[in-house]
Amino acid sequence: MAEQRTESAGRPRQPRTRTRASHSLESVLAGAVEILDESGAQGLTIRALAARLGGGVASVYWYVSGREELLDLAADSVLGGIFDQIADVGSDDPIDDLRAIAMAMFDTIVDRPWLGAYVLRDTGLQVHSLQLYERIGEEVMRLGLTPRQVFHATSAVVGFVIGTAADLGQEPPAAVVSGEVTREEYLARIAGEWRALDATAYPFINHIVGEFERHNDRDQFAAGLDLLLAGLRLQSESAR
Amino acid sequence: MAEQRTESAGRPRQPRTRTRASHSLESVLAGAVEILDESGAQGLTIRALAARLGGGVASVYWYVSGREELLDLAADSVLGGIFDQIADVGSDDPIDDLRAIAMAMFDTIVDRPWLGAYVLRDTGLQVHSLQLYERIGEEVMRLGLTPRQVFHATSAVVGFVIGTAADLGQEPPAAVVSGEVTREEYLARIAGEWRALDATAYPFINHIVGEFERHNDRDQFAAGLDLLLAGLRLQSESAR
DNA sequence: ACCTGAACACCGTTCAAGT
DNA sequence: ACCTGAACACCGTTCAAGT
Repeated sequence: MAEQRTESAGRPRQPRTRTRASHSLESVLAGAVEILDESGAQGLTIRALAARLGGGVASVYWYVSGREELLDLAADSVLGGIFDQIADVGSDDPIDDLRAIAMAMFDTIVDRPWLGAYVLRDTGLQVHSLQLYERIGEEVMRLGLTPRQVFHATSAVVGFVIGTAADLGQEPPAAVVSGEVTREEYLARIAGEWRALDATAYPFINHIVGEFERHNDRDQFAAGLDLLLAGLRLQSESAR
Repeated sequence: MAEQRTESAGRPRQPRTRTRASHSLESVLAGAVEILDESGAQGLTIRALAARLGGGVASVYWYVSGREELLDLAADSVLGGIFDQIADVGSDDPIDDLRAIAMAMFDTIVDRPWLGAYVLRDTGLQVHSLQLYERIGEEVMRLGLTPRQVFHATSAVVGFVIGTAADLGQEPPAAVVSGEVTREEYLARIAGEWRALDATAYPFINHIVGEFERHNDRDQFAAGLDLLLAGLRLQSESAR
């Protein structure tokens, strides 16, 4: 605000005398998310972040207590975007709503592989994580279960989402991320290794290798989620 | 083997002239697991491992390509212990067998918080992870489903297990691990924070805070697993 | 074939000093 | 109140040299 000043006419819009950098928690987290998206959790160093913000390393510590808290807060800030996606969710079927919320979470996490590991870790720190847990729980509360069942079912849905999403998210091992190898080539290579196994010793692997080779992460997630939700619906029906 | 020599009588059994350290992949992984159990993934540095093995840092690199592979292989070596626990599993109900296998996995992972993040990451490297995936898949194959359903259901079970186990495993935040704070105190503190929330804005949190405060990780896991397995049983029945 | 210490190129975090 | 550069105490990994 002290910077505000009317531009004098004709002067090119160059930054004038180099002032010292000024941040905010928002800009720090935004910078962190940019780096995370570009190069993953490994790439987010305090030095890299300070460089991007155009300041010194120590200034980051004014806003966060350390790297771990930075990761937690950066992840939580991204999670806030989910609420826009699920603003319209609210049908007369709680199970349908749960599916919609879970799929939105999956979509958000899956193309941010770094996100899965840092979401829903510290609800005291992570406001959006807490609100999402609350949102899911409110749908489960509509199913007519006991408090204990509500608690367990909500935790199961959340656990399944972040568990499998984190798992799928970390799948590509560096070479895929960097673009040296396509996802198809990567899957084909593993499928090849699996086909080389003894089919007598590995009947299941042999049985599903074709499915694995052409599988789609989103469909796989949706199928597993539907199994869980089917079990939940059953519990709900027998409770009435 | 060149070391072998008959002890001359009366001489104390001290190590004689200091010979240079000699390792094996097994001893390297065993040392790594010891450190991981004592101080978690963060505590496993190459230097700490080398010191425990009584050798130099660089010798570790003869057996593993780097720290990541060390973690992967250490995790997989622990996973091998599960097969003893599930040796007797094999009833006429595949769902019961799946529950037994999943619970064994949970029990193994839950008191080794570091394990969850490194299990089932690279089946080309991790033999036991592959065999466990196979073992679970073989049970699912008995349910009369299509290959696609078998693939999806097996992945869902595995995803749920490692997802929630990893989640529960990482729950205690340093202070609990070090023994400064008991689990009860930790849960009570969070419960206190939750009770301080506005009950109108957080009806679900308010509804389950009592359950959360006295919850048991194993029961919570079992309850979620049962929902998933109930959905799977339903799918199996409608397939026949 | 396997082990070694030293060196390299990084890290996260702290601190005394600035504005 | 917020930012800075330099310093500290670590890291993982490599390498030339040993046995």
